[in-house]
Amino acid sequence: MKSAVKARTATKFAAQLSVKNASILAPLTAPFERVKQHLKGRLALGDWMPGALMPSEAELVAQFGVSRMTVNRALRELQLEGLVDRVQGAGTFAAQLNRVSSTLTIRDIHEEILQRGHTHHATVHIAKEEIASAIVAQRLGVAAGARVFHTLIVHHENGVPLQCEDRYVNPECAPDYLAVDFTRVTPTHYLLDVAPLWEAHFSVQAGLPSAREAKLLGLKQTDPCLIVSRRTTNRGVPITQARLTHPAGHYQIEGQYKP
Amino acid sequence: MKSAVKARTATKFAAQLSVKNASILAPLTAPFERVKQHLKGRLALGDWMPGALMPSEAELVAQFGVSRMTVNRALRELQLEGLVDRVQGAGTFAAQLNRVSSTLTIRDIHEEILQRGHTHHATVHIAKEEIASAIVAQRLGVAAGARVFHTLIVHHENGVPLQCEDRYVNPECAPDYLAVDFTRVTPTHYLLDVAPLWEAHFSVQAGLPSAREAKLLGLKQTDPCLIVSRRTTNRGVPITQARLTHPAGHYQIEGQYKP
DNA sequence: GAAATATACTTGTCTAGACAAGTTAGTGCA
DNA sequence: TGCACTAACTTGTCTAGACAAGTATATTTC
Repeated sequence: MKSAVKARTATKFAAQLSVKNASILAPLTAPFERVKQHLKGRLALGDWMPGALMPSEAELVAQFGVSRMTVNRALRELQLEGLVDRVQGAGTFAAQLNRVSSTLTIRDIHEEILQRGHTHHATVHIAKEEIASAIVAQRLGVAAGARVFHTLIVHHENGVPLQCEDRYVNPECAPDYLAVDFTRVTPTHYLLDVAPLWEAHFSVQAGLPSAREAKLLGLKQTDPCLIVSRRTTNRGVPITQARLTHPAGHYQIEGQYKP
Repeated sequence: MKSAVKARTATKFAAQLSVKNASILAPLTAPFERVKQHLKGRLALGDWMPGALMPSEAELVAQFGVSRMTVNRALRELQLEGLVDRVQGAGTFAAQLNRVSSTLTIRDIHEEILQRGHTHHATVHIAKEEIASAIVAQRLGVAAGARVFHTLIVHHENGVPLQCEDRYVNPECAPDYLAVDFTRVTPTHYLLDVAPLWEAHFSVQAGLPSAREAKLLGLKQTDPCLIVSRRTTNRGVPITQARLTHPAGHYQIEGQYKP
């Protein structure tokens, strides 16, 4: 076992079609996939208005001649993909919105740069305890005037400034935060270790850098930037709030989505 | 059936603990959830190095006293969340990267504006057939010099320009594209109908508007914008390529992610 | 030693049946 | 009419067993 990360075999059952399978003549894809694809296709064709009641599991069982567990898995995955809403006791309904949920992978910037085969180094400009401003206190869920940790770090890719990371941290969640050598370990990486079970909310927008950010990134204050604001919580308790500023053109977020 | 979109009941089995359940004394959460949480916790604590072999389904069955289907579902969901890699025949491995995959919901801009309780209207500035430039031809996977459809539409929220949508469409996928009244139906909505089973790749970046975009959005050419580039394909066949330009401050992409 | 084979173990999936729990509509009673 | 109750139907989950298919290792054969 060398490489655990491995492409999933997309097309199975390719060669080797035994007489047994050939007689049944169909299962090139797994039954639960067939049910999924059938419903996806009909949903896409608009067979059900948004919010309309779709066939029950029992009906699909009869239609496809498979067990309920198989139908259940198909429907459960469609729900996960946001294509249907299921309500226990009521039924399965076509999703209200034509929302397309995309998965976009956010990686630690250190790993991201290294994966491109480039070098990463960070410069620490602020790393101290501060009295939280009203806004910061609210975002971190601490009392106004409480002590919070504040770091300002610039990440470079091959020596070029790529990201200005302005971060506030709730001391109760990471009391030893300021003892970390941020030229060796990124805050993201450290916080992941300290408070691993986290959920977060982020927003991405374009904007202009502050005077300090412009200086640290080597920009004019009129140069556009991509700004990611991220607030991380652990079971509802705020851990950290970060503003990540990237010079336009040098950074982009990529992702892909599937139906 | 009024509101199909409904919060999932997070904590079930709340009241009403029958004698039968009380005797077993535990299942406040479903067994497959318990297995999931157990493994998540140990993963977070670093019990397995990235890439390390984790317990097999059979071992977990013995440990938790549940059926293999239950363990299988727990592991399958962990795989979906990117926390483990599973290889048929080999086993389950702790995920290599500390990647955090986020789900971000991209909606049709018309629905998005309406959901905010605001009015949407669109102005069409270009809607014609063109000879594809080299770059566009490559992106749409057509021969250089081939005919393609080109639309340039500005979307307004409460009368304020919100998005400049510069779009090229492969005529083979949507031959009647230009016949659509884009003041009533957005291109995204129409294309979703015509070619519903699609996958896409997108990138988000900050940048400056072109002269035309600045004029249409009522901006100076030095005002920063959030630019989304999206290329949509259907089973590998390119359908459409769009550049969506938004004035900074008036638009942001939001999302959330969970472990 | 190298190649082919056998075997043990892994995950992937399906089945048929079961019970729990939520929703809906109809029924009967006050 | 209004209310409580019931019955039918829905999804949520679990079980025990089965077979298929991929992987890794040990074994045999050349």
